[in-house]
Amino acid sequence: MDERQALIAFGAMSQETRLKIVRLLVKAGPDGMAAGIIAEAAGVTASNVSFHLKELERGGLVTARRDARSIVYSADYQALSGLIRFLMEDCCAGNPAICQPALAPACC
Amino acid sequence: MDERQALIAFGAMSQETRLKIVRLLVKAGPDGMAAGIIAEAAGVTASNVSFHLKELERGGLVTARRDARSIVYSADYQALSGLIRFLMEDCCAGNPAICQPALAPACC
DNA sequence: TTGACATTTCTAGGATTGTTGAAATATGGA
DNA sequence: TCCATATTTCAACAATCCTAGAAATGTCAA
Repeated sequence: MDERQALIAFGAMSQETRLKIVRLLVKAGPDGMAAGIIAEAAGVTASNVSFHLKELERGGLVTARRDARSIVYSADYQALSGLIRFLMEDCCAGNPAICQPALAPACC
Repeated sequence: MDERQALIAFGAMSQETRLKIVRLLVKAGPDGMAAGIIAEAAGVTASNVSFHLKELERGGLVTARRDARSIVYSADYQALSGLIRFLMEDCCAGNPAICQPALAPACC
Protein backbone atom coordinates (compact mmCIF):
# COMPACT_ATOMS: atom_id res chain seq x y z
CA MET A 1 0.00 0.00 0.00
CA ASP A 2 1.57 3.29 -1.07
CA GLU A 3 0.83 6.65 0.45
CA ARG A 4 -1.63 7.70 -2.23
CA GLN A 5 -3.71 4.58 -1.65
CA ALA A 6 -3.49 5.05 2.09
CA LEU A 7 -4.81 8.61 1.85
CA ILE A 8 -7.76 7.40 -0.20
CA ALA A 9 -8.31 4.48 2.15
CA PHE A 10 -8.28 6.69 5.23
CA GLY A 11 -10.70 9.03 3.49
CA ALA A 12 -12.87 6.05 2.71
CA MET A 13 -12.95 5.03 6.36
CA SER A 14 -13.65 8.55 7.59
CA GLN A 15 -17.29 8.65 6.55
CA GLU A 16 -20.00 7.13 8.67
CA THR A 17 -21.88 5.32 5.91
CA ARG A 18 -18.68 3.95 4.42
CA LEU A 19 -17.37 2.72 7.75
CA LYS A 20 -20.71 1.02 8.29
CA ILE A 21 -20.44 -0.63 4.88
CA VAL A 22 -16.92 -1.87 5.57
CA ARG A 23 -18.09 -3.41 8.82
CA LEU A 24 -21.03 -5.08 7.13
CA LEU A 25 -18.76 -6.54 4.47
CA VAL A 26 -16.15 -7.70 6.95
CA LYS A 27 -18.85 -9.51 8.87
CA ALA A 28 -20.33 -10.91 5.67
CA GLY A 29 -17.03 -12.57 4.81
CA PRO A 30 -15.89 -13.74 1.38
CA ASP A 31 -19.46 -14.31 0.20
CA GLY A 32 -20.01 -10.58 0.28
CA MET A 33 -23.30 -8.74 -0.04
CA ALA A 34 -25.32 -7.40 -2.95
CA ALA A 35 -25.44 -3.62 -3.30
CA GLY A 36 -29.16 -3.51 -2.61
CA ILE A 37 -28.80 -5.48 0.60
CA ILE A 38 -26.01 -3.20 1.71
CA ALA A 39 -28.15 -0.14 0.99
CA GLU A 40 -30.99 -1.55 3.03
CA ALA A 41 -28.73 -2.58 5.92
CA ALA A 42 -27.03 0.80 5.95
CA GLY A 43 -30.28 2.71 5.59
CA VAL A 44 -29.34 4.73 2.53
CA THR A 45 -30.65 5.08 -1.02
CA ALA A 46 -29.44 2.91 -3.87
CA SER A 47 -27.61 5.73 -5.60
CA ASN A 48 -25.99 6.78 -2.37
CA VAL A 49 -24.69 3.31 -1.57
CA SER A 50 -23.39 3.08 -5.09
CA PHE A 51 -21.54 6.36 -4.64
CA HIS A 52 -19.90 5.18 -1.45
CA LEU A 53 -19.10 1.72 -2.75
CA LYS A 54 -17.30 3.32 -5.65
CA GLU A 55 -15.27 5.38 -3.23
CA LEU A 56 -14.41 2.27 -1.20
CA GLU A 57 -13.43 0.53 -4.40
CA ARG A 58 -11.21 3.45 -5.36
CA GLY A 59 -9.49 3.06 -1.99
CA GLY A 60 -9.06 -0.63 -2.74
CA LEU A 61 -11.00 -1.65 0.35
CA VAL A 62 -13.73 -3.56 -1.41
CA THR A 63 -14.05 -5.55 -4.61
CA ALA A 64 -17.09 -6.10 -6.80
CA ARG A 65 -18.31 -8.98 -8.88
CA ARG A 66 -21.50 -9.44 -10.79
CA ASP A 67 -23.79 -12.27 -9.80
CA ALA A 68 -26.80 -12.41 -12.09
CA ARG A 69 -28.68 -9.16 -11.68
CA SER A 70 -26.88 -8.23 -8.51
CA ILE A 71 -23.47 -6.76 -7.97
CA VAL A 72 -21.87 -8.36 -4.97
CA TYR A 73 -19.30 -6.51 -2.91
CA SER A 74 -16.75 -8.03 -0.55
CA ALA A 75 -14.23 -6.53 1.82
CA ASP A 76 -10.64 -6.83 0.64
CA TYR A 77 -8.90 -8.20 3.71
CA GLN A 78 -5.48 -7.74 2.21
CA ALA A 79 -6.14 -4.05 1.70
CA LEU A 80 -7.45 -3.69 5.23
CA SER A 81 -4.42 -5.35 6.71
CA GLY A 82 -2.26 -3.29 4.37
CA LEU A 83 -3.81 -0.19 5.85
CA ILE A 84 -3.13 -1.45 9.35
CA ARG A 85 0.45 -2.17 8.39
CA PHE A 86 0.81 1.32 6.93
CA LEU A 87 -0.47 2.78 10.18
CA MET A 88 1.84 0.60 12.24
CA GLU A 89 4.85 1.66 10.26
CA ASP A 90 4.02 5.32 10.80
CA CYS A 91 3.21 4.74 14.41
CA CYS A 92 6.23 2.69 15.33
CA ALA A 93 8.79 4.46 13.18
CA GLY A 94 11.76 4.99 15.42
CA ASN A 95 9.72 4.15 18.51
CA PRO A 96 8.89 0.44 18.44
CA ALA A 97 8.70 0.17 22.19
CA ILE A 98 5.84 2.61 22.44
CA CYS A 99 3.55 0.99 19.92
CA GLN A 100 4.03 -2.70 20.43
CA PRO A 101 2.63 -3.14 23.94
CA ALA A 102 -0.54 -1.34 22.96
CA LEU A 103 -1.13 -3.75 20.11
CA ALA A 104 -0.41 -7.06 21.77
CA PRO A 105 -3.81 -7.46 23.47
CA ALA A 106 -5.69 -6.62 20.27
CA CYS A 107 -4.26 -9.44 18.23
CA CYS A 108 -7.65 -10.91 17.25
CA MET B 1 -11.44 4.80 20.98
CA ASP B 2 -15.14 5.06 20.10
CA GLU B 3 -16.53 5.25 16.60
CA ARG B 4 -16.95 9.01 16.61
CA GLN B 5 -13.29 9.52 17.49
CA ALA B 6 -12.25 6.95 14.92
CA LEU B 7 -14.14 8.74 12.16
CA ILE B 8 -12.43 12.01 13.05
CA ALA B 9 -9.08 10.27 13.32
CA PHE B 10 -9.45 8.62 9.92
CA GLY B 11 -10.45 11.98 8.48
CA ALA B 12 -7.38 13.49 10.10
CA MET B 13 -5.14 10.90 8.46
CA SER B 14 -6.77 11.29 5.05
CA GLN B 15 -5.18 14.62 4.19
CA GLU B 16 -1.71 14.86 2.78
CA THR B 17 -0.45 17.67 4.96
CA ARG B 18 -1.89 16.12 8.10
CA LEU B 19 -0.42 12.70 7.35
CA LYS B 20 2.93 14.40 6.83
CA ILE B 21 2.57 16.17 10.18
CA VAL B 22 1.73 12.93 11.98
CA ARG B 23 4.79 11.30 10.52
CA LEU B 24 7.00 14.21 11.52
CA LEU B 25 5.68 14.06 15.06
CA VAL B 26 6.01 10.30 15.33
CA LYS B 27 9.64 10.61 14.28
CA ALA B 28 10.17 13.53 16.63
CA GLY B 29 9.13 11.42 19.59
CA PRO B 30 7.93 12.63 22.98
CA ASP B 31 9.88 15.89 22.70
CA GLY B 32 7.56 16.94 19.92
CA MET B 33 8.02 19.90 17.58
CA ALA B 34 7.05 23.56 17.71
CA ALA B 35 4.28 24.62 15.34
CA GLY B 36 6.61 26.87 13.38
CA ILE B 37 9.11 24.08 12.82
CA ILE B 38 6.33 21.77 11.69
CA ALA B 39 5.09 24.39 9.25
CA GLU B 40 8.55 24.78 7.79
CA ALA B 41 9.16 21.04 7.57
CA ALA B 42 5.78 20.44 5.96
CA GLY B 43 6.14 23.39 3.61
CA VAL B 44 2.92 25.17 4.53
CA THR B 45 1.99 28.53 5.99
CA ALA B 46 1.70 29.14 9.72
CA SER B 47 -2.04 29.56 9.65
CA ASN B 48 -2.44 26.47 7.55
CA VAL B 49 -0.40 24.30 9.89
CA SER B 50 -2.40 25.67 12.77
CA PHE B 51 -5.62 24.69 11.03
CA HIS B 52 -4.42 21.15 10.44
CA LEU B 53 -2.94 20.75 13.91
CA LYS B 54 -6.28 21.71 15.37
CA GLU B 55 -7.92 19.04 13.26
CA LEU B 56 -5.39 16.45 14.43
CA GLU B 57 -5.99 17.54 18.00
CA ARG B 58 -9.73 17.14 17.50
CA GLY B 59 -9.07 13.59 16.34
CA GLY B 60 -6.99 13.06 19.47
CA LEU B 61 -3.90 12.19 17.45
CA VAL B 62 -1.69 14.97 18.76
CA THR B 63 -1.38 16.93 21.97
CA ALA B 64 -0.15 20.46 22.49
CA ARG B 65 1.78 22.15 25.27
CA ARG B 66 3.16 25.62 25.50
CA ASP B 67 6.90 26.06 25.87
CA ALA B 68 7.81 29.72 26.21
CA ARG B 69 6.73 31.43 23.04
CA SER B 70 6.29 28.20 21.13
CA ILE B 71 3.50 25.69 21.16
CA VAL B 72 4.95 22.23 20.98
CA TYR B 73 2.98 19.38 19.47
CA SER B 74 3.55 15.68 20.02
CA ALA B 75 2.03 12.57 18.52
CA ASP B 76 -0.27 10.72 20.88
CA TYR B 77 0.95 7.15 20.58
CA GLN B 78 -1.92 5.78 22.57
CA ALA B 79 -4.40 7.31 20.15
CA LEU B 80 -2.48 5.97 17.19
CA SER B 81 -2.42 2.47 18.57
CA GLY B 82 -6.08 2.88 19.54
CA LEU B 83 -6.81 3.62 15.92
CA ILE B 84 -4.89 0.54 14.83
CA ARG B 85 -6.78 -1.53 17.36
CA PHE B 86 -10.08 -0.12 16.08
CA LEU B 87 -9.10 -1.09 12.57
CA MET B 88 -8.02 -4.55 13.64
CA GLU B 89 -11.29 -5.19 15.39
CA ASP B 90 -13.21 -4.26 12.28
CA CYS B 91 -10.86 -6.19 10.07
CA CYS B 92 -10.74 -9.38 12.07
CA ALA B 93 -14.34 -9.44 13.25
CA GLY B 94 -15.50 -12.98 12.69
CA ASN B 95 -12.51 -13.72 10.46
CA PRO B 96 -9.40 -13.80 12.63
CA ALA B 97 -7.59 -16.23 10.37
CA ILE B 98 -7.62 -13.81 7.46
CA CYS B 99 -6.15 -10.83 9.23
CA GLN B 100 -3.56 -12.26 11.56
CA PRO B 101 -1.05 -13.66 9.04
CA ALA B 102 -0.95 -10.38 7.20
CA LEU B 103 -0.02 -8.55 10.37
CA ALA B 104 2.62 -10.83 11.80
CA PRO B 105 5.50 -9.55 9.65
CA ALA B 106 4.64 -5.93 10.42
CA CYS B 107 5.06 -6.23 14.15
CA CYS B 108 7.62 -3.43 14.43
C1' DT C 1 -38.65 -8.83 -27.40
C1' DT C 2 -40.80 -7.00 -23.69
C1' DG C 3 -40.96 -6.08 -18.88
C1' DA C 4 -39.29 -6.10 -14.25
C1' DC C 5 -35.39 -5.83 -11.40
C1' DA C 6 -30.67 -4.35 -9.67
C1' DT C 7 -27.47 -1.13 -10.04
C1' DT C 8 -24.97 2.74 -11.87
C1' DT C 9 -24.39 7.29 -13.86
C1' DC C 10 -25.72 11.94 -14.30
C1' DT C 11 -27.03 16.38 -12.58
C1' DA C 12 -27.73 19.83 -9.43
C1' DG C 13 -27.95 21.32 -4.88
C1' DG C 14 -26.31 21.97 -0.28
C1' DA C 15 -22.75 21.07 3.14
C1' DT C 16 -18.20 20.59 4.53
C1' DT C 17 -13.28 21.25 4.11
C1' DG C 18 -9.00 23.60 2.72
C1' DT C 19 -6.39 27.84 1.82
C1' DT C 20 -4.76 32.45 2.40
C1' DG C 21 -3.71 36.97 4.32
C1' DA C 22 -4.82 40.07 7.88
C1' DA C 23 -5.84 40.91 12.53
C1' DA C 24 -5.78 39.26 17.28
C1' DT C 25 -3.57 36.88 21.29
C1' DA C 26 0.12 35.35 24.21
C1' DT C 27 5.02 35.38 25.67
C1' DG C 28 9.55 36.99 26.82
C1' DG C 29 13.16 40.39 26.68
C1' DA C 30 15.00 45.22 26.41
C1' DT D 1 5.97 49.41 29.00
C1' DC D 2 7.09 48.55 24.33
C1' DC D 3 8.65 45.61 20.76
C1' DA D 4 9.63 41.34 18.40
C1' DT D 5 8.38 36.60 18.07
C1' DA D 6 5.23 32.52 17.81
C1' DT D 7 0.93 31.09 17.07
C1' DT D 8 -4.02 31.28 16.57
C1' DT D 9 -8.36 33.14 14.99
C1' DC D 10 -11.10 35.33 11.58
C1' DA D 11 -13.17 36.14 7.07
C1' DA D 12 -13.67 35.13 2.50
C1' DC D 13 -13.28 32.30 -1.22
C1' DA D 14 -12.24 27.97 -3.84
C1' DA D 15 -12.47 23.18 -3.90
C1' DT D 16 -14.23 18.96 -2.59
C1' DC D 17 -17.67 15.87 -0.85
C1' DC D 18 -22.43 14.21 0.06
C1' DT D 19 -27.14 13.53 -1.18
C1' DA D 20 -31.30 12.60 -3.83
C1' DG D 21 -34.01 11.86 -7.89
C1' DA D 22 -34.17 10.89 -12.69
C1' DA D 23 -32.39 8.66 -16.50
C1' DA D 24 -29.40 5.08 -18.36
C1' DT D 25 -27.35 0.35 -18.30
C1' DG D 26 -27.21 -4.48 -17.80
C1' DT D 27 -29.51 -8.96 -16.66
C1' DC D 28 -32.89 -12.37 -16.54
C1' DA D 29 -37.40 -14.60 -17.29
C1' DA D 30 -41.66 -15.01 -19.63
